[in-house]
Amino acid sequence: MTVPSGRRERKKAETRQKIADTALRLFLERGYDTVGIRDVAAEADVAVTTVFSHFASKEALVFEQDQGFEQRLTQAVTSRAPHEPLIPALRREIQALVRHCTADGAAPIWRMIDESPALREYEESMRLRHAESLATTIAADPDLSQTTTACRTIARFVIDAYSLARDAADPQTAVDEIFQMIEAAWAVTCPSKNSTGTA
Amino acid sequence: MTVPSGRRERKKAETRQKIADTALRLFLERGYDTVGIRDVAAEADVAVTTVFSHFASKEALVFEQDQGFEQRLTQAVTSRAPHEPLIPALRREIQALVRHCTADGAAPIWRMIDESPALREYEESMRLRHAESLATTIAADPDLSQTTTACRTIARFVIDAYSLARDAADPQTAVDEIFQMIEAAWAVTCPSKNSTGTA
DNA sequence: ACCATAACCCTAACGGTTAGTGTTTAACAA
DNA sequence: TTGTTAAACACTAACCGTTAGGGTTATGGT
Repeated sequence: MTVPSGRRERKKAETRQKIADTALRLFLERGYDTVGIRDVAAEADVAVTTVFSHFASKEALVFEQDQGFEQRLTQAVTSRAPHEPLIPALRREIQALVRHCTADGAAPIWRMIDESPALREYEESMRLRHAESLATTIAADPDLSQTTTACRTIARFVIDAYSLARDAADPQTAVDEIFQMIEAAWAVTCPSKNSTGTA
Repeated sequence: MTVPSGRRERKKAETRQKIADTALRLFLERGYDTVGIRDVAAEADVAVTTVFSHFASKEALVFEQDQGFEQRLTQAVTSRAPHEPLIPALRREIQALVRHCTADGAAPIWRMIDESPALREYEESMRLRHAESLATTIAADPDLSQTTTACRTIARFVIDAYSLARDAADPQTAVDEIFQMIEAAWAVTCPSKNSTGTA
């Protein structure tokens, strides 16, 4: 009981990591659909059931690193400077995230995702979860007093920005362009504040 | 070749409809996950392969009626009055669509969809396709001269409005609220036109 | 009448996922 | 140390959506 501390936790983490690493390597080598769960399990030297005790689905193996995404967005909201406006803070974070996943090293992974409908669907679903989480965080901010609908809307728009910018020819510029639109949409929901007209 | 017209077409349509009706009935009676494809096929008195020759997946059986969605949105853009602004036209269409799917008769179906992760994922994916199609239509409008990014962004926002409004306590009001935000976002991308401030 | 083929059927399989049932081993208490 | 508990893992067999392969019927065009 109490807090299981020590070797057991470490071994579990090692197993998990070994599965994730093996899976990603095989996927990139041979293609996502070509590699089966049974292949991954065999190569990682674990049972199939063990794979599914660490990852909820085959797709989850690919997005293993993506736990931080949600947290980074909500932290951009909660731990911003006092009275700092919301949207620019979110814009900075989205810029960073877009830059991160359009970096050269990440290219093969995202190409693989683009080529697999299953992976695309999975990521879309993830984004919705992130949007909901972000909406809750925004709604909880004491500096802001928006409708539930307004918060959920802005959260969606922000996540859309991430998704759309990644596909754009020039991701950085796209983020700026979309965030001008988001800024305007947000300004409508704030009766008291002025909108910033120029960029 | 040429145009196959007559009995064959009719019979095919009948089979398709029978499968769709049977599936929806069974799903509503016993629950989506409880009913298997083999059950649907048996009850509709067709082979399993026949089911998949009419519908691409189990989820597609539920959204059988939804072919019109994409078309209605794009038509709202293409066949609006000359010089009629884009956003209000889209708002009207989204209002109608939201009203349609929040009607009393449709409630059990949407409850079923909400309860099944697979169906939710499928619908999310559908929405993205609709957004892409809408974006293309908007980009093709000669009256408008926006960036590709701006068109895709607005299209996403409009689809978001549909999705968010359906979940809201008061869907009709939510559509109006979200479309005020969309109107503002759109105005930013139009250098020449004035925005309409009040609703 | 005759052929091409669209629509359908059946069987068998593939691949992701899960249930059921052990076996090992870290963690902890006596 | 020893015994107990439970977590992590293994193995088997199956479920379910989906597809391939190969055959039958009947519709539509010639």
